[in-house]
This record gives sequence, structure tokens and C-alpha cells, in this order.
Amino acid sequence: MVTIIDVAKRAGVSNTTVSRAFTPNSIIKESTRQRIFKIAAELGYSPNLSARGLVTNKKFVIGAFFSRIHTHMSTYLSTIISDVHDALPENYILSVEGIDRVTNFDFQVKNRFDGILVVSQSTADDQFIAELSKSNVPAVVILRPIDATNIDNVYSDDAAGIRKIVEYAARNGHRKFGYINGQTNYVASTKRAAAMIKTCSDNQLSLDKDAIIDGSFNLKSGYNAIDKIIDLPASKRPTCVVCASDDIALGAIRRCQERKIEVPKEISITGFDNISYDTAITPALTTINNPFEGMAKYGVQMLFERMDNHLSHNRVKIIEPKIIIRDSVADINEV
Amino acid sequence: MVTIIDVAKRAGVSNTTVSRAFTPNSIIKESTRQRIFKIAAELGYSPNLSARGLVTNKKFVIGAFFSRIHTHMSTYLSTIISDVHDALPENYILSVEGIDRVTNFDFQVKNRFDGILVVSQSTADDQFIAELSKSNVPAVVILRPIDATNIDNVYSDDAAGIRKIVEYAARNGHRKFGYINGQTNYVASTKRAAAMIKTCSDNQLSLDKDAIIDGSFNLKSGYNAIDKIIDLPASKRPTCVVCASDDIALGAIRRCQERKIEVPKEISITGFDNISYDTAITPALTTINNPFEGMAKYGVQMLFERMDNHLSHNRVKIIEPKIIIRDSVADINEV
DNA sequence: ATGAAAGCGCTAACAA
DNA sequence: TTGTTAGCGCTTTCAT
Repeated sequence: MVTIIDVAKRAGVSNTTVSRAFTPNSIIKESTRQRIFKIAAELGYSPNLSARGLVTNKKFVIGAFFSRIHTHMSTYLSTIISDVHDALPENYILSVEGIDRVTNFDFQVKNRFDGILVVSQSTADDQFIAELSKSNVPAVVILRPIDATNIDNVYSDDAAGIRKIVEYAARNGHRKFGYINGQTNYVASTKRAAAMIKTCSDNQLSLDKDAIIDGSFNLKSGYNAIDKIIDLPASKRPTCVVCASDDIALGAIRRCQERKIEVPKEISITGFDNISYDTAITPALTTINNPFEGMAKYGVQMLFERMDNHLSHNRVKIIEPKIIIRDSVADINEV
Repeated sequence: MVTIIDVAKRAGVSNTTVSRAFTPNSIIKESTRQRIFKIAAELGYSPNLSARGLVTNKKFVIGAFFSRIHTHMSTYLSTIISDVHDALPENYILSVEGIDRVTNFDFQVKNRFDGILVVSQSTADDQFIAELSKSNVPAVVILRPIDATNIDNVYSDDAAGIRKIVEYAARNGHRKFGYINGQTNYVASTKRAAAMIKTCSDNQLSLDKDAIIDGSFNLKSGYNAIDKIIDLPASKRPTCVVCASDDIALGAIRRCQERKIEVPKEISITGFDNISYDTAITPALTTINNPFEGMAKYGVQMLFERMDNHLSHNRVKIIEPKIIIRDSVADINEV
């Protein structure tokens, strides 16, 4: 292994000078820096980060902790990883982990990251977040609101999203709604379901109890749930079914097609997330965009502010979602 | 910061003993280890990995380098990350990076990882792989065959996959084929296209030059490419279009539905990858599974063998893909 | 602008 | 089974 000393000898300077050459903004003559760089390249030297970390107490590693990482996940994992990378300084690496895999916080988490971005979907992560808060690792939680000291928070206003899509459907003449929910232990489910009920009630739209189905955030769940709604007696059967995620909506549309029920002619269906497969089906899915990019960007920005300034107060940033109008909601206004 | 010395004092032992307590398989009385663990927990001690790394020259970080990481990627990124995590010892973290973001190999890669798993789709990664090979970082490349010294290789037999699906279609009476390819700088494209041509020729199946379309591995590309095939004169128009990826096939099916061309009744379409959205559409897509899980598993296993044994020879493991029969290929045999 | 020396927290060799 | 000691490669004072 070639060390700072090898380079120093060869360059005829002290190891301190070599160290300075590799430290941005340090006081060193530009010409010596260049000379050292050249020799370092020849020798194949690059700084030993463990040694550097030992004295600076930095690791140049950011952790992205997802509630869980599983096969056949929706596309949002890659979306977020990509967005986080875009916001990350080049000298940091990004570790991607699942909170469900953390069995020993002190060993797996505590001393390994300069900062942690928690991408949390579920209250099951609360214990992890509490440990984070206790341990003083700079952290920010995105995707859902949390209640913790010492940790910043960026999330999207799901209720506004639901409101926008329901009001859009109402403008298109829909009066009877259905709703397919995600897992009830996901915060997104709770928020979206509550917003659904409130929006319908605020706008005198009907939302029958039997037209509200609990499920999971995946294709199969939507596939199964839509049956229960379609089979409702005509009096209760909605003209528009709002789904808590695109995957649910995609599954629901698939099932309608199998049953020869035309979407949106016979029943309108909406999603939530705006994933790329939304446009892979006919009809293209009308949905709410989930502002992953914004959450990732603000999340990383806040994280570095925390890391740099050792903030002790909490900050919250809420991002407004947008409606993406495509073809899965019919205009049923009378002409 | 609480160090090994604080724990040692409190426990009335030497720092070495504390160190041993935290080193698996070290010679230490179990009772003292437990006593030290208890005190460490009280004090909130956990080992400083920079210090440890400085002496052991280990980082407990594995890098997963993808050709690139971008928003709206297919689901395979999360699939692979999940599979790699499953194969990874708990004390390792997984850093997820894009090769396209590596601007300075020595600083961003060389000293940061104990081992690197390259998930390579494109020959554009060759330079990176060459640097890896030169730098002696233990590495294995999965997803495509490479030619490099010092690096192991795990990939799937794409040609066999294409052969299986074409022969399946032939058994169902298809004689005229079309093919929609991915980016031509992706190795998967080259391999699959070559296999397509060879299989058709070997089995006396027709594959007109004009029915071979180059595109990209995404929905939109399939959407556009299928038009060119559909609009072929009847003499050249295939009954079955093999696509180089599921995303391409999904886009193609979407376009057929828009043009009121029934799949598979009027035209059969097949995919490659077996992603979860394959069953979200009607007809469910007949495809080839891409054995990500197997590649990840063997890849990690080989990587750790390299790390542990400082192997200098190359090893290659090829995994056989399977055909997944669903509904997008019609049986057109005469009765 | 550069150098000398101390020391970050840990493990490894050796001794007991 | 445990302790003593040296030193991993670097940055950080403090001098010069």
C-alpha cells in the first residue's frame, strides 16, 4: 500500500504538505499541489479514508434507510436512489439499507454514517427513528410526517393530492366514489383514506362504506379489491374508484379488462404515485405525482445542513403533489 | 465519544480484552465478554470502524456499481439490491453507485470498498472494469460476460432464453417472426439479437430484415417500434414479435391496443425479464425470466471468496433462464 | 508556505 | 485467558 509518506519522500516535501495537497481549500502553493498530484498519480496513491476518518471523525458515507427492500418492489426505490445521488456531493457514497434488517442499531448504524436519510413508509420504523434521535446521528425522514426531536422531516401533502383528484373527477360529473386503500399500517394509507372521506363529505359526494376496501400497495391487491366494488348493488356501485397507489390501480384495471368492463367508459379509476408503467396500459392512468425528486432533494439538503451545523431544532418541509391527467377518468357530465 | 478505553477502565480490564470482546471467534472467557457487552451498552459504546479499518485494512463496505442509476428505471434495480442484501453478511453495508458517475476512480472507488459487485449492462463499463482489474480490488461482474483478468463473472445464458421462447412459439404454429431489440451498445441486445437470428435460421423460421427493429429497453421504444412491424406488407408481417425486454413488450402491447389490434389473437408478443408488471396487463406477458436472484447470490458468494482468498484466476458461472408461459402468445396451429 | 511531532481508536504480536 | 506495547496513515496544532 502506498501511503502519504511515499509520496512525500518522492516529492521532497513533508507528509503534512501532501496531506494539504489532498485537502480542498488548504493553504498550499498551487504549483506544489500539482507536483504532488502528479507524483501521487504515478505512484497510484489515494488517501486512506480509514486513517483520515480516524482523525476527522468523518466517513463520507450517507445511509439511505428504506422501511424494507424487497424483490418486485415498485419503481420508487430506484427513483429515490437516483434523486438522492443527484443531490449528493461526489465524495460521498450512498449506502442503501432496509430498516427491517437492522437487528443491532449500535453495530449496524451508529458509527457507520455521517448522516442518514430515512425513507419511511410505515410507523413500524418509529423505533428506528427514535434510536436515531437518541444517538445524535444527523438524520432526516422523508415520505411521511414523523414526530421526533433532533430530526428533520420532508413529506408530501397526500391529503391535497387526494382532494385534487377527487375534485377533478367531480368536475367530470362523478358523484359516487369508491376507494381502495393500501396497508393500514402505512401512514400513506391512513392519510389518504382520511382525506378521501373528508373530501367526499366536504363536497357532498357519496362514498359508501362498502365501497372502501383495505388492501396492500401492490398489483394483486388492486386486482382482488376491485371485484368487491364491481359486485356492489347498483345503488352503491361507484362511477369512479380512487386507488391509494398506481400499482393498486393497475391491478384493478387489469381485472376490469378481464371481466370485460370498460375503463373508463363503465368505471373510472385513478392512481397515486405516477410511475412509468402508468402509460404502459390502456387507458393511461390518471394519477397524482408523488414528488420523490423534491423530497430527495430537500431531504439531502437538510441533512447536510444538519451535519454541518449540528442543528438541534427540527425542521419540516411539505411538498405539494400535482395531478397528472390522462385517460382513466371519463367525463360523464350530461351534455 | 466513548472509546474502548472507557469501557476497559469501567470493566477493570485492558483495552485489548475489550477489543477481543467485540471480535467474533476471539479467545476470551464468555463471562467477561458478557460483562463487557453490558458495560459497553450502558456507556453507549460501539467500535470506531475507522480505527479498526486503519489497522485491519477492512471497511465492511461492499459496492454495487450499476451501469447507471436513473429515475423511472425498470424494477430490476430494487430486485438486485434486495437479492444482494439477502446474500450479504449483516456486518457489511451496501453502497449503490452508478458507473457513469465515476469521474475519478482513485478517489471514488479505490480505497472505499472491500469488494465490488459490478452490475453491468453495457460495454461502456469496460474502462471501469479494466481499472478495477488493475487496482486489485476484489470484484465480480454480473449480468453480462466480460473479458478481464482478476475478476469473476456471473451471467445468464440469454441465447438459451431466446431459443426457448422462439421454439415455444414455433410449437404453437408460428413461422414468421419479428424482433424488437434494445440499445445496440448493450451486450444483452447483441446477444439476444444474434440468438434470435440463429434460432430462426436453425429452425427454418422466417425473420425478415425489416421485421428486426433496433430500439431501447423501455416502454416508449416498444410503443414506437411495433408500428413499423405492424405496417409491414402482409407478406413480411410476422405473427409473433419477440421483444428484447418486458418494457419493450409492454409498450408494444399498449400500442396494439390503441390501434385495436388484438394481442395475441392478431399478433403474439413476448418479453424478456419477467418483471412484476407483466401480469398487470391483459394479456399477461409470456416471457423469459432473467435470473437476477441467482446472479446476485452467486455474485456475492464469489466476491467473498475472492476477498477471503485473494484469488488470482478468473471464474465464470452461467445461469440458465426459464420460460414463463402466460397469455401473450396465441396457438395458431391448425386443428 | 511548509515542517515536526503528537495523537485519533483500534488491533496484533508478544509476553505473562 | 489476559495484558503491554507498538504502530496502522492520516490530520492538526504549533513552529518556523
